[in-house]
Amino acid sequence: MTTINDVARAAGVSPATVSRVFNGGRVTAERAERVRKTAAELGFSPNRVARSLRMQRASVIGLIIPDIENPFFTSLARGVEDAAQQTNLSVVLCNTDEDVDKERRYLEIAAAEQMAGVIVAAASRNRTDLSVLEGRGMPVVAVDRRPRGASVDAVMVDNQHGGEEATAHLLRSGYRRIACIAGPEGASTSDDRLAGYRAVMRDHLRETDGGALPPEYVRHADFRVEGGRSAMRDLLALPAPPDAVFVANNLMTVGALQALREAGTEPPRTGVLSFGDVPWASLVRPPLSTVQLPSYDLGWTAAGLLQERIAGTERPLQTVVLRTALQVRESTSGPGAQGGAARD
Amino acid sequence: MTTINDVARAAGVSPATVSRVFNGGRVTAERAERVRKTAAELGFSPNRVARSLRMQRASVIGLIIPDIENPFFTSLARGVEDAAQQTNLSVVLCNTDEDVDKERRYLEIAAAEQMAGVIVAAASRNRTDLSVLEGRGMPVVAVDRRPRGASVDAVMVDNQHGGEEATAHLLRSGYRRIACIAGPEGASTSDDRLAGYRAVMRDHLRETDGGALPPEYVRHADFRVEGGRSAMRDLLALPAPPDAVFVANNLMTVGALQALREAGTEPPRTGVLSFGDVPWASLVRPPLSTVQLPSYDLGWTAAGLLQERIAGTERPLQTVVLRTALQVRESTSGPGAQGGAARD
DNA sequence: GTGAAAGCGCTAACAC
DNA sequence: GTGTTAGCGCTTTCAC
Repeated sequence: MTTINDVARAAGVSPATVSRVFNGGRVTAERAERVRKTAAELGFSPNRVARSLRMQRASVIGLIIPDIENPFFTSLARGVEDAAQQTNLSVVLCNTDEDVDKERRYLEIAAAEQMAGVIVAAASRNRTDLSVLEGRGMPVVAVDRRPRGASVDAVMVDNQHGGEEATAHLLRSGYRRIACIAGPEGASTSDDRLAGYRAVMRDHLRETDGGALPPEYVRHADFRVEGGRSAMRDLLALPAPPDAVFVANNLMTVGALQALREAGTEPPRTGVLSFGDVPWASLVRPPLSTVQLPSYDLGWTAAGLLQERIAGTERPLQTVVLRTALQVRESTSGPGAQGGAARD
Repeated sequence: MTTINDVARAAGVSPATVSRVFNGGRVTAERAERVRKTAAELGFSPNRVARSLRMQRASVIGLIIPDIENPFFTSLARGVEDAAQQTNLSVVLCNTDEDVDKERRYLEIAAAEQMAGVIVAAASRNRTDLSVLEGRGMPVVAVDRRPRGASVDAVMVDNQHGGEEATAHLLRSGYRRIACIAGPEGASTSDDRLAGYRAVMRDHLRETDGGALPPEYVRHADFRVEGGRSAMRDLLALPAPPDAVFVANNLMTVGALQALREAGTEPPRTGVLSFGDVPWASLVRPPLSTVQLPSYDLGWTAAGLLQERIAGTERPLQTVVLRTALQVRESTSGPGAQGGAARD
């Protein structure tokens, strides 16, 4: 393997000069050119391991995510990668599989490998422990969820706003008996979405003297397909079944659609609005209205914050909140629509 | 950060001894115990960067895959990870997004980081160039696809056998006019699957004096949903439409199912057999018969071969071929079945 | 079995 | 601007 010394000798300069050429130090143009040329001839590329040891920091950032198969996180990962490439950082992906132990191992590796920084979408808000990294002063940015007690920058989604927007849209489309299939009680992402739903429904009912929100219109499930399915079944079995449903995540939406089909009805007669894009959305008929999550931007923004920290910028901890975007398609065209275009 | 020297001083031994304790060298039990204890007290963990520099090799292997969103590759990744953990290697995942340039960058990083080895599912059989790694003598294992001209160990799938098994099963179930929706001409995975189909069909037709295989029963598409859909439409429009179809990949199967539904028919009346698991298979009714790909084992086996190479085992290059497994479900119960259990 | 010492390839402080 | 030099934390001879 060619080293910096080989290049220096061949080019008739000192190793330091070669290093400067490759790191933007001050070198006269003529010498720099000569160095670059010999380096190319010798096929030299700097040894990143030696550099990391010397600099006490690698030019790699870790991205720790709980579920590599979830399109939300892969899109987020792409945002991180694209942003990182701008400053020649490479990204290594670690999949924790929602497992806190596995996550801890990866956090330790990140520390031991002296990665430049870590972006983490925590496996658990309560049990994820970032102290391994914080102890070493390693830059960390939390994304999507911020573990309790962690003093780190964060990039989050405005879930409550998303819930409000979704519910308001359903009302505008003419639905009145709007139910909500929420996630597990205590999951903050779901709680916030539900809060948005409640706020808008309450306002609407007050304005129209519609009474109180029937408590049975809110059902908690487990964020998975089966949970959505049985929640929807329960809703359809009510004396006054809802004419629309706001589902707090993508997988539960899939289940809700199954239940609707089993019951012989379909959107948009019963409106369905999904929080987050549904995987293989193309397979779903009619096309689904969704609250789009800014997954790519989440990653991009997190990487930006991280790079500021890596560069040593001193500033107070900061939390960036990104908004969702309502994507109106046919599944919420209104209770009387014939599956045509939306009219929102 | 605590270093090996800190531990040595605190334990009253030399750094060399501490190193030996952590690397399985010969140390008296009593001293080893003392070292381990002080190390724990001081919160010491070996600096992997320094170790890599000294050993000229990192304890990380790279896994380079073309599509992180494809369940096939995530499952493969899990196989690699599980195998790697047995020898304390960590895995970093690199997603090339089917982009040969991006792939090249990752290969260079793997070289510069002096990773212990690389497992690569090539983005392209023709244009993927592993010479960066081969030049440095870095252990490499190709998986799923072997780039032409590369002298590396490989772990592949027996696609032809899978095609044979699938076709034979359809015949046994009572289907006679069996079509095949293949992938793009020239894609070796698809070609092999198609070859299996052809071989079995030819034998069957010869035995039963059934004449030649109608050429219009073989359609090439692009491995994507839309391609499968229009291929299936074409098949259904034939004067003698097939009564079963063998689809050469999962996404095209999704399209084929859509086309069948549009045409007012469904499996198992028209048999459908998919090569590879269909994403969100739970959404598909009736349950699909599939040729299961050994994705996890592919990863596990590749990691095993790689570790042998890393350990320095000298042996000729080797290609391991893993078999597929037929998973019979209801979509191939036979042309007369009522959607009941399979009878294969 | 143990310790002293060299050195992996690089960068940064310092002297010129 | 440039070269000399020290040293990042570790493993591994080589003596003992």
